[in-house]
Amino acid sequence: MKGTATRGKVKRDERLDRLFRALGDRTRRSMLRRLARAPATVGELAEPFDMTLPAASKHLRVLERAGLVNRRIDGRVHRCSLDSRQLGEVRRWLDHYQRFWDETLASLARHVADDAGDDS
Amino acid sequence: MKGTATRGKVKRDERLDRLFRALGDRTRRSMLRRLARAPATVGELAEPFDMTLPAASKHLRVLERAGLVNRRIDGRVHRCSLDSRQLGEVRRWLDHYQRFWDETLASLARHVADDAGDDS
DNA sequence: GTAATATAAAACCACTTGGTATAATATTAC
DNA sequence: GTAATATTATACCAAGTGGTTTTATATTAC
Repeated sequence: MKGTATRGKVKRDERLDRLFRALGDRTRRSMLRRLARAPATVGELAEPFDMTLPAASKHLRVLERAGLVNRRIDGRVHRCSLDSRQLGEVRRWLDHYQRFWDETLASLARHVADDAGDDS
Repeated sequence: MKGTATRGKVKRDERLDRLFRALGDRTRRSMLRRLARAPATVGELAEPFDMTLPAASKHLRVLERAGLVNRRIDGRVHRCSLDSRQLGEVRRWLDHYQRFWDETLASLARHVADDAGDDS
């Protein structure tokens, strides 16, 4: 039946929900940018931002839950590093629909041609 | 001064915030998928979902504000079509950091090698 | 041991989000 | 004109988010 057939899809939807939402905050994107240079501790990641440590820590947890960041507890510091694999998931999502979008863009161009030619 | 220097960046951050957040909902991604096949009216877009029309309409507005969907009011129907240009923005964001991420992935692999070899 | 450090946890608050139901607006059909 | 249709607008609600302060927990330094 349909319920079992769509279970994997739902799983992927949840993953993409978490991923895109995690990326939908500039503080978190900035943290990823920082981690792209090198691993860092929670404190180091929080330092550039005008917010309390708990706030930054929560952002980090969102990134972690999305699978974008790994954490290795090393004594009393938590060393965080970027995990780019989930970014691949985002890329695959884009790639999969790019095909259709390109076609749509072409047909849209034709559609617009015989209509009001605004800033499309 | 720094304020003026970062203004363009802030603008882009806002655009990316809206984009990623718009994509962070499976209903909206599903609508984009639908629009990738062909333009559709609000009613047609809302039909497959188990929610009221106003709810679907609001999702559509989020997509519109993110620049992912264009709307052409045609009598009493609003014909919506996908605008893939902003997807290019997402792709550029990914591409820009992929470079660093690839490097990070390599150095991470080395890092993990002389440590506990878990599922990285 | 005590004190300092790095971090998370808990409780709270304002704002946003995703949904609802209902009302309003504009267009088409009769 | 009136009625039906397609859609938005408004008011509302529950849950989620992004922030705070305060408290707790481990670890390191002395």
